[in-house]
Amino acid sequence: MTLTNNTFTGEYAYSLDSKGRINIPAKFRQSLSDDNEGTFVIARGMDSCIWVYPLIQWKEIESNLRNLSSLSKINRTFVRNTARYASPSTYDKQGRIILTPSLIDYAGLDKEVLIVGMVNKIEIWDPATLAETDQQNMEIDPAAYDELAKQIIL
Amino acid sequence: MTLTNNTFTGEYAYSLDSKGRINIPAKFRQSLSDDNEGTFVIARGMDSCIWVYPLIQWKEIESNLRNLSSLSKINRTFVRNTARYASPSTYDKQGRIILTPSLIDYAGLDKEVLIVGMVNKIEIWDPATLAETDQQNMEIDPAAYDELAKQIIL
DNA sequence: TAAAATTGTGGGTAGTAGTGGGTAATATTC
DNA sequence: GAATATTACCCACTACTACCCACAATTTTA
Repeated sequence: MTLTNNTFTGEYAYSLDSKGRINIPAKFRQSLSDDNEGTFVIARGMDSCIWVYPLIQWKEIESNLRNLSSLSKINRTFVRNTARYASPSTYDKQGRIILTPSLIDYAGLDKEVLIVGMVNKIEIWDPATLAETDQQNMEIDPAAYDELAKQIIL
Repeated sequence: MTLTNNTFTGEYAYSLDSKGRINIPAKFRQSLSDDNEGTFVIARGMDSCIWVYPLIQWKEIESNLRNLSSLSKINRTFVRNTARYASPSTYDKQGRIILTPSLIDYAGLDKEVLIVGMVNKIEIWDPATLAETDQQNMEIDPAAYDELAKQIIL
């Protein structure tokens, strides 16, 4: 049983091989709707991780970027920073996508890797980096956190 | 796998040869729709880089320029500055386009070159110049940048 | 419980991509 | 018109990548 299409939950410990390939958990692939043509787009995450979008999800972002006028400097910077590290990756017969050296470096990935479902996208983390990030997030304002929870959780 | 037609993402380290030729990444060429007939238009970028447009994209700009009345001085200046350094370039059997000496000089290009996908166009940079530009862009108002991100990123 | 299918991981290989240089055709100059 | 320079087209080499097969471990099915 899978959740709604293009919805990802759960955490998986997988490994990155010497060719920069990483397996996408079977459950995630099964959740991916056919119009994605087995393709994800990998990009820099806002934390020190890699964001993996289903293709059609990325196309929305792409469309937003396309509408930004290049006459404004901040727009050019934003488009550059976003597009620069993004690249499509179709999984092979074994269900693996290829990560770029640039993104592997950005996320500080070694062989052991954590794959985290983020509902509409997927995150790829170095285990130690994620643990550190968890620690730092303890400092988030508990009241604001609770307020958010109230709106979301039933 | 390629994204939508005429969409460019990712960063590539390529080299400019002694004849002023530079390879267009295979992924970019594959993304180029057939009605471009393998042709790009190179022009001065707004930062110190070269902008490379798919031909049909440039034709839109050209059409906009055509509609500017030459009666206004500012219009004449704008048209002149835009058209002056623009020239079409069809890639050869190896996938290379030829840059003009004027544009190579403008972007301060040496042998090592960075090619950056900017969604609807391509930028060609000198690595050091791009690094400087990145530094300068750190000074952009973070609030405005975040606001932009909120609207674009999913 | 046994058999079959699926999943995650590793590695080999043919074809392609990026780079450099040569030569013929064209244009330019004297 | 001849000599020179410039451009366009062609060929060749190397490195890498996309694709293929293999296998162990786990899960599903009968």
